[in-house]
Amino acid sequence: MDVRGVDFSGSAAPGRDVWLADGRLDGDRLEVTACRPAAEAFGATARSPVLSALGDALRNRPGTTGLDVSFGLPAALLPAAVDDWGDAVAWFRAEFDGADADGMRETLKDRAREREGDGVELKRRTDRAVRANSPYSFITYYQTLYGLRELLAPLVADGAVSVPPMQPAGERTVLEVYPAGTLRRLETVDEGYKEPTDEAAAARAEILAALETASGLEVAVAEPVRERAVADDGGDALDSVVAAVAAARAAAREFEPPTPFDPREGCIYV
DNA sequence: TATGACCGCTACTGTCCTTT
DNA sequence: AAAGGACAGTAGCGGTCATA
Repeated sequence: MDVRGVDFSGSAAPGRDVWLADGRLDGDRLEVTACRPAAEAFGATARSPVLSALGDALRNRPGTTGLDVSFGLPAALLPAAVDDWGDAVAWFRAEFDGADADGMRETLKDRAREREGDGVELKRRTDRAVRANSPYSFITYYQTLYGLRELLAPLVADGAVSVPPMQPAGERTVLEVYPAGTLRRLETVDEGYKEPTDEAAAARAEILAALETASGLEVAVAEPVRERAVADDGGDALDSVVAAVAAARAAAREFEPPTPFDPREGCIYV
């Protein structure tokens, strides 16, 4: 089975921030064969053409892809009429049609404040389980808006992809992943590896070694991929490889959910 | 109780290089 | 010589949680 990992970005020109890793899973053996930024994969740098090309890839290529984006919102912020994940994604797309990232964030924060006590940046069950940020925290809100509204929602609406564990896996399967959570599961370095220092480069090399020895799969990272993942000091190249490993692990375990989750919210595969 | 780190974005700065 | 574009680097944003 072909396996891919995507390190996503919601920036205005994400050609060098979105990275894609390609791999091949045979039984319990994963080989990560390629890794490159969106600009190289698609020949585009602006948001619209990059997301469009990425959507086409997910729509057309068989296999399993791990995508580093929140696939939903905390159930407390969904309308009562939304009772499954497909509805939640369709609702999000319609609710924030035309909204900018700041507008979406303020709307969700206001809605959270109207509720008694809970705080402002609410989390999903799966976010709590892997210690992820809220889907609309200042770190994540661009990713959530553009990843969910522009990329995932149209594919889900068309039935072009399957999204476990809410839906059974299919010919083209897309999963939510969270590289920092995968690093924690592997008990390896999970911070200080996204800096332009020698120490951070050493940390990236250590993470690659941990992926190969401790992931529960037999993982082989091709030498050119290893070089890029160590050299890219933003950590985006490495995160795409981690995303591919998480996707492969999920596939090897037949997409059994790794965390408790609310079926309206989504579930992170670590 | 205080601090620092975090799936990262935009806006602004300064530098270098090109064009007029 | 001055102006302007391309680009890299940095500050600021700002809520929560783990650690000290």
